[in-house]
Amino acid sequence: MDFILEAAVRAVKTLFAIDISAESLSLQQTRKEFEGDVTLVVFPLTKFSKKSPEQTGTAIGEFLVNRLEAVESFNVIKGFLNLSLKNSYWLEVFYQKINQPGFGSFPSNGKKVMVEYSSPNTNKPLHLGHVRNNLLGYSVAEILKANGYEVIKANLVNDRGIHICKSMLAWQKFGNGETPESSGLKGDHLVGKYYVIFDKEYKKQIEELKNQGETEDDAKKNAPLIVEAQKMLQKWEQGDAQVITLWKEMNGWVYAGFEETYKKLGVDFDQYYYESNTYLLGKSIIDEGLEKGVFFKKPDSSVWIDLTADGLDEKLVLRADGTSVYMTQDLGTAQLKYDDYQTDKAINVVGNEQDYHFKVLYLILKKLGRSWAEGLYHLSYGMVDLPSGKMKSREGTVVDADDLIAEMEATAKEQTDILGKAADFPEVEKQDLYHTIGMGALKYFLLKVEPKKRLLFDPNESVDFQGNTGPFIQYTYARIRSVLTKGGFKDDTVFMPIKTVSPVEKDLIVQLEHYPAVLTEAAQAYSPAVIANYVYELAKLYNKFYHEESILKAEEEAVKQFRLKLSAVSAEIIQKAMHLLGIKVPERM
RNA sequence: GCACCCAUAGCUCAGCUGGAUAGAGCAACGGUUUUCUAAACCGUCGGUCUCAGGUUCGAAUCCUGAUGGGUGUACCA
Repeated sequence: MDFILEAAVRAVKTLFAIDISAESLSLQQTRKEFEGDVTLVVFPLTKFSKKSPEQTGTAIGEFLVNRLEAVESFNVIKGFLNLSLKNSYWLEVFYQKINQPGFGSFPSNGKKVMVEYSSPNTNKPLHLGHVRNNLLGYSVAEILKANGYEVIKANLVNDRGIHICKSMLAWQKFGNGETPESSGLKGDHLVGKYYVIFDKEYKKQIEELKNQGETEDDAKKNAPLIVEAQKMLQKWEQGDAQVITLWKEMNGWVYAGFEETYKKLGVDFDQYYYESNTYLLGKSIIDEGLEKGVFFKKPDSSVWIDLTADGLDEKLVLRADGTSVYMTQDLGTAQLKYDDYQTDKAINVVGNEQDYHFKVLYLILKKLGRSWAEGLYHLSYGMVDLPSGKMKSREGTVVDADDLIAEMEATAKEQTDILGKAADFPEVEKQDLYHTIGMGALKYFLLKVEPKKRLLFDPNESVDFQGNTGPFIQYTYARIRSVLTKGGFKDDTVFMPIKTVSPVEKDLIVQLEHYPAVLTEAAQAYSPAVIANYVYELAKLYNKFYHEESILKAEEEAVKQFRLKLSAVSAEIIQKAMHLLGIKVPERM
């Protein structure tokens, strides 16, 4: 559409003797209630033309019709100049631009980006909140790849700390040697079970101490279980063989469990970082910051940074006893990740409750003179709420990831059976289809919403399969595949001129043409939702086209070939876009 | 207290780099299948874009203030 803008600039120059930039003009798609394909808003030009909006629009319209081969006609309504483009133009866009091998993916831009996501705790299984994180991270990584980046997917595993000791201790005390093998429980669920047991027993002890007259705060500090857990953490840090062995064994169970869940979710990683390796990092950065005068020491020898000039608070970066805090560690891991890969950008996919932390982290790195800090970005997303409110692990009000996936598959099977769709499919294909549809519904549901918005998930009203949903789009794809097969479509068909392009065909071409711009926008905004909304619109348009125009029984062979081609390209873009969301599309359903 | 985020149809969400009469899906109601997959398509119903000011030819969109909701502000991670 740039050629229209350029011509409009020439028109303004010729007609009104004013130089304007193409950016100052606004060209948009014509609203469907008006005649035309594209619309130029002429209000801003009236100050140059010194004429009414209608006169200005008409003058430019005449100029464009005379000079541009592609423009068929125009009309002016109020301050809007609507241009209709010729059929030949749309066909050319379709054959010369959209139907080209490289369409819809960008060549390498030579830049590297790390996307860190998932970052689980190894003391409990994954829940719905983690699912949102994983899907977002994976999708953003794919979107960046499609935009030409080299992407490294990283997972920073939180495998150390007092919370891990809690489940270890509870297992020691109450576990009777239970293992995933002996209990048949998935490793992460087994460990999570003892985390919950710890909390229950701990609360009991607090109550007892309170009954003995201690204050709540004292009771929390003095309960034997927590004291013992802290002792265990110290032993762990000292490298106590027994503790380390137990830690390794239980972590092994958890990792096996996570692997299974990741596999079902369809996410993966190129690089793992473990906090047990990185928790001591960052102290040298503290020294550096003190030297540079970025940090300062308080009398108790704790180290701080004063960010009040930046509208933030004072922030602790090292404890008085010289041990690391969260910020110390994160400074260290940020440096480590950069040293490993020299990335141009690094994304942290982390919930919005850590907005402040990342703001501070990035600011500190900038103050320390890390030029690469400019490329850091916190992809912050809202929590997933249940109708009952927030999810809380300890209160058991969480939606477990594995349960959820199983439920989605069961629902997919149910729906498929009701519709009688897969009755004659081989068993393997059936199972595959249930998984594809179930996960398609779940992923689309979670990704179609802007990341930063909170999300309401009602487990009772299980995710829909109709309308603006994953399965709707998957169905559209399967439908196209079916018609292509029946039509004996081969990808080597050559261009055959046709007389007219119907309105819905034109709409479809326009939508397809938008794809690269949408891809760029999604990368800039780090938002899979942009892709989700796009592909939904595309599927909707295709269904309309499918309903309005006969493909296999088209009036002429040339028209049939054109429609088949249009269908094939639509399927390809649907497949590509869904791939960016981590959603598979079935050949039939 | 201070900081950040959110507020659009009964519900779930688009639209937000200012443009025409604010769009989808779900729910409710009605229609479409001798024809390429009806998980589809078409229609009806549904709106004080939280409120009040301001900027502008033009505001859901930008600015200010208020209200409601969420989160953070830990020598937890």
